[in-house]
Amino acid sequence: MTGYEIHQGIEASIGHFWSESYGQIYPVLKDLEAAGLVTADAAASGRGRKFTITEAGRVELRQLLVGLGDPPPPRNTLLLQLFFGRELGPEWCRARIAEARAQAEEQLTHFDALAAEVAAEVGYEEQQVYWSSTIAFGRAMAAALIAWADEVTPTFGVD
Amino acid sequence: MTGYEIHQGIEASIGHFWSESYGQIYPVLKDLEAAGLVTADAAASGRGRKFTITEAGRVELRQLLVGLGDPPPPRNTLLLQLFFGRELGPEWCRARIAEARAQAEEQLTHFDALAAEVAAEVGYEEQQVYWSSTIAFGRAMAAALIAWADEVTPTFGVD
DNA sequence: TCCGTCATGTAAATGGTTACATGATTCG
DNA sequence: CGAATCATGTAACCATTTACATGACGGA
Repeated sequence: MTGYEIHQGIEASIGHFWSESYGQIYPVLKDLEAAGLVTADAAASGRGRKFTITEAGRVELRQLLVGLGDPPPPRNTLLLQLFFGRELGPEWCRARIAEARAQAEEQLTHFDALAAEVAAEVGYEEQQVYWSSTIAFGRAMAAALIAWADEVTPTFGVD
Repeated sequence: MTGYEIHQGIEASIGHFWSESYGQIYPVLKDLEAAGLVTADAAASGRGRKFTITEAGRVELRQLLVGLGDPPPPRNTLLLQLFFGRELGPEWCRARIAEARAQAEEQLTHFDALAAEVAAEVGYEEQQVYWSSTIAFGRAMAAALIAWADEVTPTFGVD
């Protein structure tokens, strides 16, 4: 894939759980090439350079994945707002929760569409279990948010 | 509160959804004081400086909370590992999911304890709705993760 | 021809953590 | 007395985003 395609690919697949910017992708691609972890060929279509992971790269990838440390410290803006909800009032909080709920609803349909796509794909049978469970995770979290919203919304009295 | 107490307080309350390091807290406390958004008094107990938010600070806080933009791009290590699960094998993935599940189980009991604490607290009735729903969110997410883990674990065949 | 997409990159700023240094106080 | 905790701060480092600059190619 080209650097561009990598970016597009991330957005389209695990975009909900991970992200990388071009400012990140291109420099590391250069480093990876220098380290022999990927090789680059001029794309058949002429423009761009297609990168392919090498065996050494695959080994490195495995190590990297296994050794992945703790995720970065949490930064949940919705929860921070809710925690200081008294400053903002119940009305505002209810609206904010409704907004988050609507977003989760959208995600839910998006994940369902993704799941159908993955299930229909041929030639990637070995991957399906992994991708499906990734998508199922997103689905589960979105559904849980919706349920939570419905549960707590009534507890906010009127102003 | 002193800077130290602020840090401890964050850890103990919304620690699961937000975090700040000392390297962040002390410098901004200084800036806030200079801007008149907090005032500082020598603590009664002698050591440390207790900070109190001013009215101007409260106004600023409200604006800040309302204007909070999108959360930082996602970085879910578990999901990244799962996405590349084929590289790591079903055995490894199942173990990783079990680990996450166990952690969620711990969180669940932790949140329950927190909820009981909050409910028992007197003098903060106005806050309870907000804190309770914050805790309920954590509970809901942890529970959803457990349910998800139980759902997907059997789909991973043996090596 | 011109617009949108494909494609590559860089520079600066940012936001934040980590590690370290320092010392007072309390409690066993 | 010594250890743990309370308490404050700084410097270095870091990963990352943002904004920008550039240009080729395909199709309307």
